[in-house]
Amino acid sequence: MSDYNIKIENVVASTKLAEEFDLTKIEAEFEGAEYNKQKFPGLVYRVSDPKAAFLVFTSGKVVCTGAKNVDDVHTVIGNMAQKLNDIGIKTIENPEITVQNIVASADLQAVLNLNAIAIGLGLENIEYEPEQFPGLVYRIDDPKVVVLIFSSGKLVVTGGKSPENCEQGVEVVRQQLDSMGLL
Amino acid sequence: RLRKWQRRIRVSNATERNLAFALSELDRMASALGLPRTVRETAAVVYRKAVDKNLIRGRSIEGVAAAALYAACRQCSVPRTLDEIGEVSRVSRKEIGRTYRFISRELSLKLMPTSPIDYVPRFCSGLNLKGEVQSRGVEILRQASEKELTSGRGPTGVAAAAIYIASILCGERRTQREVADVAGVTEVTIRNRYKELAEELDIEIIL
DNA sequence: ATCTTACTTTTGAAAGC
DNA sequence: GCTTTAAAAAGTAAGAT
Repeated sequence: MSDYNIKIENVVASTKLAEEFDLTKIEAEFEGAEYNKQKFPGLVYRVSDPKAAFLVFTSGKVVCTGAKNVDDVHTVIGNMAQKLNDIGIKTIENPEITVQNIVASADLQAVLNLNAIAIGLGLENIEYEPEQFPGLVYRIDDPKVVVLIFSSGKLVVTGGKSPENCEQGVEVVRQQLDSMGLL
Repeated sequence: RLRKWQRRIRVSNATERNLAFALSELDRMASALGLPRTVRETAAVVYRKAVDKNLIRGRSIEGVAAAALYAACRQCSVPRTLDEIGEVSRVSRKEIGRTYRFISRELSLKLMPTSPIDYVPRFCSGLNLKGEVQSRGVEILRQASEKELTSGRGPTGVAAAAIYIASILCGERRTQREVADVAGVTEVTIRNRYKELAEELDIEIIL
């Protein structure tokens, strides 16, 4: 009843696993690792345990993206630390992991009139350029998230730091559309 | 004091020179796109407002001019796509779009998304179609809008499909290729849109 | 004509140009 | 601002079959 099929699609997190990394060595030891300093300063490494992708930097900082939930983020980062240890690289014991962004999808189960919604929410509060992209962009301050609204009633919520933020974002949109009789 | 005065003159000269350049750019682009004087004047007004609000800082004069022209076309209901503006500008479509969003927000232009209906006159004349076909096309678009067949779809694609159908219904058939070319969309898009319109609006296409 | 692949938009961190 | 990662939404596009 309170759902709307909210589904987390991607979680981005950052952490620091060491004071510094020798990316050339990691590239040589980890099969599949890509490192082109002139192209991008970070080393790219993909894992399929729980599926995720890492960006590893010489500073020891790491970005983890592609995970389907917050728990997986901790799992894959833990696995990553273990793999580094196996290669003889020491890592920080209990790294502080920060979730930076969560992308979620949802479905309001209703066909929407985006022009009406644009006027209802206020042209100064939204961006809707069907010539460029089919979704209406709505930025919310309360949970600080951005919601992409489609005529099919499907939504994409991004920018949230927690699953709660995403749910709140969906609720705010549902409530506002409902109050304007556009749902 | 004399220094200060000279500085003012220099700034004034630079400002005037930049404004003159911007206005000549607007004229050049507008001519290339065959836009009427009223649109050029509207664009000039938008550009001057942007200058007055110091919105040019960190942006190129050409970019702001192109964005002002894009905005003016929409305000005057004779829209040009970002690609079309981009074709006559040195600035990329992406940069023009980015600048447009910025000045649109800062100047509170509050423009509604482009309506497919505003493209009908231009596309029809480009296809040498009479006013009867235009009216038919506009009517189809009105019904399409009521049945929620335009939300999220590209305005040029929907307009092209409506004109394609109208041309057939009026016995002045234009091929999908011809319509696609003047509208700047692919035949596949026209096909997808017209199938949806014909089905949802119960229009029989025989041929 | 239809399929596949790919790009449009949004978000966030990382180090450097 | 750009570069790189991942992911969804729906429309449009391009090249292949």
